Amino acid sequence: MPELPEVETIRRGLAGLILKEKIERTEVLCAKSFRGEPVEGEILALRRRGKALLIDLAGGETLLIHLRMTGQLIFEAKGARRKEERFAAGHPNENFVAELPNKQTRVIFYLSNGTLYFNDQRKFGFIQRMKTAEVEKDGFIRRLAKEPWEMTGEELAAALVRHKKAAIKAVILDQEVMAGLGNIYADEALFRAGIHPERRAGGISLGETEKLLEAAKAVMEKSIELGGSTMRNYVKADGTRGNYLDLFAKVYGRDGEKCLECGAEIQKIKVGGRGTHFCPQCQRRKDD
DNA sequence: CTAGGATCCTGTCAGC
DNA sequence: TGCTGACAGGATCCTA
Repeated sequence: MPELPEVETIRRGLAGLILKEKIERTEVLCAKSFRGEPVEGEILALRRRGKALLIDLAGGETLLIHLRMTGQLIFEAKGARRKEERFAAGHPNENFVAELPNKQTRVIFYLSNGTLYFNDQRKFGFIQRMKTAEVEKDGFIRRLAKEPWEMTGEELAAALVRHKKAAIKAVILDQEVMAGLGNIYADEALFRAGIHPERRAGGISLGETEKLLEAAKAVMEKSIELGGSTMRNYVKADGTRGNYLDLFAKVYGRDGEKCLECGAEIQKIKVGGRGTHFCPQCQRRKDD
């Protein structure tokens, strides 16, 4: 579930906390969640490629972390007194403030200044050790398309042509077409661009493609600004639970509610096997 | 080559 | 209450 903005939020948050610190020990509670032998050493850099987080260590080693649907990273500094003092981001749920480790904790990194927990309910996510020099050869990284900020409308249009018969929603979720979009931001970008999610990619005009690209950038920038899904917008000041979607989502999770632009009822359908939210009035099907 | 569906896994929720 | 099926912010593998 964590998409590009969540991973970027984690990268920035952890950078301020664990850069130059040392991984002293790694405890793997679920073998499936950690590929390769555990590694120790100083943390030199935190990078991101699409939805993948890269932690570079001294000695030319890198940890590639993919949170997939339910991954979370939670850092608790030594001496922290309250759970709310943790830095927690990724899949938002009670683990942010739960007792850790718990049954969803897959990997624990013991750092020189605290503890970093990798939780992952569904075990789709993973941490993979590799040589820093080999990162670009990794299958996932190698096939990643550019992020929307690095891409022109023409480039995106060229990718859409390769999938002209598929639904536009499914195509923009393809990380080989555009890196970083996930199910939420795909729905939000299509809404902002006024494009029906089931339209065939081949029927999207260049003008619409450019609008979609701008919308994808805008919605993800806004989310990064708001701090993605973190402790900060999960636990509110009064202790109740907040939903960070409320901060920016115009269609995602709003099925049955009124469109904020036109008042029509937001619909939920399935496209490419994924729950898809759209406004039937603002996002017309022009082709087919 | 693309398109579409099944699959990995655990948990929650709606409906009976 | 207990069961069942659907669904979940991802990506890959398989088949047609």
